[in-house]
Amino acid sequence: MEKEDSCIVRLFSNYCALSEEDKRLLHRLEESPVEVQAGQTLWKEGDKATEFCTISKGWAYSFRNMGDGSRQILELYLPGDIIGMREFAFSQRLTGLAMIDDAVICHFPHHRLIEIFRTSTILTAVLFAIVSRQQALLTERLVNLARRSAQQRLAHFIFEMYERLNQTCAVNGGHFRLPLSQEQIGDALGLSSVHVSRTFSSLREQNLVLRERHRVCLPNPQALAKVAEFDNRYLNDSLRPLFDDHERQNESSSLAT
Amino acid sequence: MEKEDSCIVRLFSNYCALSEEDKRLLHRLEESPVEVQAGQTLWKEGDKATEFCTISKGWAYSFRNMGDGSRQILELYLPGDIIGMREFAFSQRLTGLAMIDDAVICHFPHHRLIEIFRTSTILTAVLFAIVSRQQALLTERLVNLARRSAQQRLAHFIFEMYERLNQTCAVNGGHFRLPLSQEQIGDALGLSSVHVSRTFSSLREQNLVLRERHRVCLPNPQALAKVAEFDNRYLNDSLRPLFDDHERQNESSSLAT
DNA sequence: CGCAGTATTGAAAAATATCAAGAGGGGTGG
DNA sequence: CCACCCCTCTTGATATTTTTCAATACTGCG
Repeated sequence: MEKEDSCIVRLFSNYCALSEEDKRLLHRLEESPVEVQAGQTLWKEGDKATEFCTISKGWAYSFRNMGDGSRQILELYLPGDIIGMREFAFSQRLTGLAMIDDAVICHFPHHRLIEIFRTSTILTAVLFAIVSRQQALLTERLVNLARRSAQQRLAHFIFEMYERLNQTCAVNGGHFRLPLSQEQIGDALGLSSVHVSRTFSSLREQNLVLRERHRVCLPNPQALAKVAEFDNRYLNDSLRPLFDDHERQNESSSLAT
Repeated sequence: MEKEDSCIVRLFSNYCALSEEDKRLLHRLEESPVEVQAGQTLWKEGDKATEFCTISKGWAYSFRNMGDGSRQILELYLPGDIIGMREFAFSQRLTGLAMIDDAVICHFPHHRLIEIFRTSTILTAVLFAIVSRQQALLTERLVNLARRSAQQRLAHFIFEMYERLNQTCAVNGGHFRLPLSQEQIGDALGLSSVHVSRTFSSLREQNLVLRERHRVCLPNPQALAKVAEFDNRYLNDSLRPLFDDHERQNESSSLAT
């Protein structure tokens, strides 16, 4: 392998073995890295949408400001995630995007994606798988918001972050960084920040979640998952081979295995 | 044009002009229509997922049953919609699917989609646009559930159905069929059926929504949209040409315009 | 006519929001 | 090094929204 695998190559590799040609195509999505500062808003709802981006360092979130001054956080993005696919069919942004950490972002225009459609069936299928996984995350979030108590919502949210972080870098002893204020967590869960505080207290009393500023410790992750009614199929089941051998041998873009 | 355009051809035509070859490919997605009865459950959460389907007649909804016996309705599907793309990357269904009306469904296996990836860049892009639009709908639903009052939620829901129906067949005088019980509406909006009833009463008193069994009349759609803070960009902005002429001339699968 | 599913209404209970006051912590300038 | 300030968090009291429970009415259908 000529060069260090980038975030996005690693992400795609979760779904499928990649040829060198595929990797070269993917690297083109990370050509122009830009550093952005924590707190910065990259775009707002209604802005022109002509690009996607990948996030190779730091966390970000998409959000929607409401008429009454409140806002909803829709998705958290971690390194390797692709941002903005929601707007592939749209000319305007449907949600804003803001940085949680100092981050590194790589922009690429919509037609770069169409280039991939044209040249690699494998990468196209993986992109589809990624979008489908994003939809699964969104679905789970919707269920969480609509059907669970504040305690379950928070438990579910924290456990989901725990699991997602575990997929990329092992979380040692249920101890990880969660760089979000209680207000931001409330914005994500449809709760007031006051109630998030109370709910954290309740979870602490049950010894399920210990939170200290931006660090979280889960003394008993499985107990937390149970409280949250967490079913990890929506996170883990998707990381499977997309093609079996029979299908692969018909592929033209992946000969150089 | 040799044959009557099917639902799905019409759906795709909203995004992009199609060659005869493209249409032929799409028709293969509707090869084996099956009639299913109202109320029938086509699959449940956890079932093996190896197929998508298109719905060419009738309404359907996807749902999730919760541990406490409640359930969440995630999406309503109208004729022409593609169902099950959420699970492209998964081996199991993440949500159940049930019929509202007597309906006609066409199943097609996952590899039929990959065949499209391989042979038509245009159709691939349109599929991407469709998935992206589905994600936009889901996003809007999430915002609706998380951030709006019962009255706004219901108003938003009804106005969304009104707009979606308007896109396929003009709704005369704000008068249309909404074949859902108040319990089903509550399941979609995260409200109890009792509260849905009260909220309908409130909307009726304001002369915004008149509901009589499965028929709904909107005397003043714009007033309703205002109450709901409805922004139709997420529905309408997506029906734009995906390719400009410059991009089209590079396409191999759409020569036969 | 009776029955089952659906809708309405009232009263009480539960969950969560809002308002307000105070506590803690970390950065900055003096 | 200290003082101050801003931001975040905590806690209490109260208000609001929605749920739950229960009783009753309506509607289409056999």
